[in-house]
Amino acid sequence: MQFDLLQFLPFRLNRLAAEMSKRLHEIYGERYGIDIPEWRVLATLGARDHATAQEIVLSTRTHKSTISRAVSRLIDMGWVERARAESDRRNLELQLTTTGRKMHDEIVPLVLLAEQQIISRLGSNLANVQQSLAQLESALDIGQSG
Amino acid sequence: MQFDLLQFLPFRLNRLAAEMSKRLHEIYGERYGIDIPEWRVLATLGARDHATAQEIVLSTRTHKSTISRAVSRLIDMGWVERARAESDRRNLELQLTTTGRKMHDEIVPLVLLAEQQIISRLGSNLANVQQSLAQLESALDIGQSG
DNA sequence: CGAAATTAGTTGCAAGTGAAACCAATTGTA
DNA sequence: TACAATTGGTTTCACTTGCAACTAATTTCG
Repeated sequence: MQFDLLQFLPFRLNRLAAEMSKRLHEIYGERYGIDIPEWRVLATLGARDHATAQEIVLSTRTHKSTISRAVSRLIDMGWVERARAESDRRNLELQLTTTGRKMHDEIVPLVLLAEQQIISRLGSNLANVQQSLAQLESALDIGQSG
Repeated sequence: MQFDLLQFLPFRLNRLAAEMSKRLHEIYGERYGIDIPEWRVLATLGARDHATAQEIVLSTRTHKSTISRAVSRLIDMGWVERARAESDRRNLELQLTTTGRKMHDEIVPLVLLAEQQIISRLGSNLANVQQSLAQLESALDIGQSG
């Protein structure tokens, strides 16, 4: 039975993701002391202005206990604040504090730069790669909005 | 500062890899009781006939302690055997036992089928996707041989 | 030859993660 | 209105993993 792990799609995706995460975390991890889930919360709130933990779970596809812990830490750090929503008092609406917004705006250019360094090596193939990612997402039923 | 996590390359790769791994593990995990590192060792030995742990580490980009533990478990299960190499007696050459080979040959068609189900949904874009993966690997300096 | 450096692999430990159980608040319904 | 069902979020527990320290065997070089 012939089988080449190095050509196997799931393996290749895993390897690419691991390598990329590692490089990214070298940037925001060392300088800002946050981990990957915390970064995801920060980035989501940065874009949406406010959201519930559940919304972050859905859009990032990260486990709710992981998001819960990330949110707790960001609150302890003073980057995020939360309040019960008026509409449905079970919901806890999250949003960045002034400090959180400042940090977000500091970190974003750094990670974009890191992404850019990789993207630049793709040259004219970038559109091709982005299209492929979208096709894979579609094949795996991962919607763009959650 | 505008930033869209859902369009961010590292995030998309992570999400794709996590989803794919999960689906794969549903197949070989449940039926054969092995985890991802164990599967990687099995697949590598299946292709190479024999290899040292170090060679598996390099080709799969998996941490050596993870590989060490996976190998131990596969030996306990009777799927892998090892012996000191004649050439350099520090090296422990690993190879599949008859049972291990049998299991490998059973699992491979299952995972290939799972891969195929996803690949089939890519349709004529498959070549495009494969090319993109290669381009990303190249941009991240991940060589095809390790 | 023999001590130091090198290399392969293992293991103790600490940190992170997911599943499941749990708590809190609200909503639906008899 | 009370009580079941639902929903959002937290926490406990077991497991996995990576790092770093370690052992074992070998090679290098004075």
